[in-house]
Amino acid sequence: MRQRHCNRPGGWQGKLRGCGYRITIGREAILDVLTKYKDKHLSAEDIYLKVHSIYSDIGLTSVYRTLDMLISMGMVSKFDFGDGRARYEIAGEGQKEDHHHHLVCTICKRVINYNDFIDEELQLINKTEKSLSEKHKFEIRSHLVQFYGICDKCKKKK
Amino acid sequence: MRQRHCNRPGGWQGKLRGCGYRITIGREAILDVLTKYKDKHLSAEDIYLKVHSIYSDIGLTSVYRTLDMLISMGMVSKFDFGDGRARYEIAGEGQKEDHHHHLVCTICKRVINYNDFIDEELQLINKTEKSLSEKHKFEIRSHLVQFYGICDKCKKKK
DNA sequence: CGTTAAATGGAAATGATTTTCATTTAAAAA
DNA sequence: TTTTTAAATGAAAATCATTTCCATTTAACG
Repeated sequence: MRQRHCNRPGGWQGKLRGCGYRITIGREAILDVLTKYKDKHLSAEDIYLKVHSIYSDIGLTSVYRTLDMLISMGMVSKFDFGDGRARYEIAGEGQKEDHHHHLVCTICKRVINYNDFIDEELQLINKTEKSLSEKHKFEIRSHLVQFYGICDKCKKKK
Repeated sequence: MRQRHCNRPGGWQGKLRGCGYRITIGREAILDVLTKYKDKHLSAEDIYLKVHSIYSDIGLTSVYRTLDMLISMGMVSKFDFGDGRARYEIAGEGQKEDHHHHLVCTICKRVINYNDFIDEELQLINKTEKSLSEKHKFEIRSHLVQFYGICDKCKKKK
């Protein structure tokens, strides 16, 4: 799920403050991890373990809570790749270079980022978004495009 | 998640047999419900309750098992709309009329089917699919396109 | 610095889905 | 048709990601 429209001045601290949230070391640590691993697809536990290794006071509960907050602000996107745990990525600020969609192996759950035809995709998505939001009176915030299939390795194993 | 390429002769029974599965009354009942409610977004429990009211011997476990089987055959698509329970739809056999994507309210989880620009979407999806499957050696089986936002009613409530 | 509501951690609860296992049954073989 | 056998089943138990509860801590305001 991709988000946009999250540009407010003042970096992440400004964004949080602007939305009435407090600045805490836990939130900073979580954002740091998400930024460092922006092309990975970390689960809440992945994030917890990475943050915990630096700042061991953080709890898994807070990771979940912070992720929910960041998602509601559009700063983080949540994905479901079918392995029973949600994945999280920092949402690029609308720059095309950062924008990617996913190709998921339904067997081993491997995920590949791609941005082939991303211009065309985004163009069509924008058009569709505009039309849908008028027609259905939705305030559209994000979209999700994923392909599913069987990867090279899993095909060979069969 | 939309599936295609599931046309084998002999109706659903032929398809199951062709894949080495047995024909059972439970499976028939589940497929009947999915077909009857093809434009709804039923959860496993929804399906269980509807099937159970007709054929009361069916168990929830079998509903899950049958759904998994049908998904692996590409006859059913599984969706995540963010409310903690998966949703299932019978996969139209590639006819454009049946093909739709979803618009999801992130607050009340209401789901609207749409097929505006579906021709253009499918055209771009096919192109992307072809390119991705060559580039990443994936055998692509299905895709997922969803939009998220806040619906009319939820906007008013705020 | 004191105040206060927001944020936190840990433990317990939740709830969808999966696993286990003894029993039933579809369908191939005889 | 009857026999045979592995697949399919239901019920109960287990799993496990996520959420809730609640007592404690803390960011940010004056």
